[in-house]
Amino acid sequence: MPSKLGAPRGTQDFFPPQSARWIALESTIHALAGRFGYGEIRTPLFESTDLFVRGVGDTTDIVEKEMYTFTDRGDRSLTLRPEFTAPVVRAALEHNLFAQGPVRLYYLGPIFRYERPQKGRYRQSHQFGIECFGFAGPEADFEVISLAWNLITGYGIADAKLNLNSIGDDECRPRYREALLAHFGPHAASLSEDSRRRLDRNPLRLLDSKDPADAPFAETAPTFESVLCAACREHFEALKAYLSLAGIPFTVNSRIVRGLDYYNRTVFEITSEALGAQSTVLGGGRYDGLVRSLGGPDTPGVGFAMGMERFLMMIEALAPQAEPPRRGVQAIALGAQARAALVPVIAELRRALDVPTFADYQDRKLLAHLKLADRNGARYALIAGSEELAAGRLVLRDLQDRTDRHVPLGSGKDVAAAVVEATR
RNA sequence: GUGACUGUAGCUCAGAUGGUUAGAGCGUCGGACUGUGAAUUCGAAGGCCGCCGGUUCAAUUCCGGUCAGUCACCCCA
Repeated sequence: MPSKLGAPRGTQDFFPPQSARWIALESTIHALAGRFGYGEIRTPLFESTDLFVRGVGDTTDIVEKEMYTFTDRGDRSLTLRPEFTAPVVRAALEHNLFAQGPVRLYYLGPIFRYERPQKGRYRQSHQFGIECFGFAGPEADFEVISLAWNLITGYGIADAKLNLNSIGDDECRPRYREALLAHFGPHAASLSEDSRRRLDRNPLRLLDSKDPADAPFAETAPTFESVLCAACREHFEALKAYLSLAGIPFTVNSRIVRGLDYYNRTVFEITSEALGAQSTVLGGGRYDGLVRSLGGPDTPGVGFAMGMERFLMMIEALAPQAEPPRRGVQAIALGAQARAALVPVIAELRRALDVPTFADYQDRKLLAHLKLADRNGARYALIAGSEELAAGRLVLRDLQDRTDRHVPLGSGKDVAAAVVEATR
């Protein structure tokens, strides 16, 4: 590499044609969220560190070791956002949005986590997510999940799986914790080192351990469903009924626990085999206590976050892109005189056409220009050389049909109109 | 943070048990085929063989470190 200046570890650059896939996905998302009645929120890339410590949970991995935290010149501790939910709640509180009833927002943008990169995991990645505040009932859970499912099925992703679980509320979670301790405690000596450490800290985590040493105990652990309080059970059952009615397939997976502290009741994930070890493309759940814990009114909430890189990876693996059709016009000028005649035409074409107008301003042979047209995937070549100038008409060649036609060489506007007419 | 594997041209990759000027294909640029497209043909440019150090008469090759990439663990989107 000629330069020592490379992109920082775990970050990446996107060029055409890859960048076009991002644009396409983003516009699909804007349209989908709009149809569900969600409006876009844009928050700062960095926030007060304290927001994440309080919002995400000070014992989570994100806060303990993954944040990009720095001190600014005013001695404030700031952090590049590692997730969106806490900033969204902060913004909504700051602008008093919750005083006006339910709030539906979606977001799109980069997040930052200091992690070792691997397949589907980066230090700067991008998330799309939605937040639905103000509804305590399972209808909101259903709405959020069905928006996610719409996006998946819209791309025809066949191998995507929806996993669902309930992790209870303040009433039943302590009970479950005790049940887990009673189950795992006696076998502590046989558990993996990681799991022994997690045992009293966050016993829920033992359930999704991949360590073979833990497998036999995780298999036989009591499920959360078995200790759910009546209210949580009712909520969960109603959500499942809504999903079944809508024909959204799901699996109740008692090992889904999610990593952030603020979740309660419903948690869910959408996974795909195409993603390697980082198989979760989308994850979310209910967070009824979060707004209050950040100093706001008692406002229930439910939402999800989706990894854009992972989603793109998934659709590329499962629905390979077809060769894009030829489109646009390559403007070809042979010589300085022709170039001078063509420049105003190019300007007009770019005003009149909604497909690209390509132009190369170097002195090349016709052959070279036509090769450029091929590389650009142009449908037409508009050729201006000395012969054309003398005859007062340009050649418009259809590169797909290999047929030629002529357009009279008048003002830029006239030529553009003729090309528009001819390529219609 | 831990582990494994990898680092040679813009890209994909050869290569030498350590020994003069490190190769190919693709791409780029130029010429040929009188101005009509994915071709053919000839030629050229382009490499601190990731970086630093060690061993050696000699290192791109061996050793150590470091940085980066890939994948996995941890964890998550």
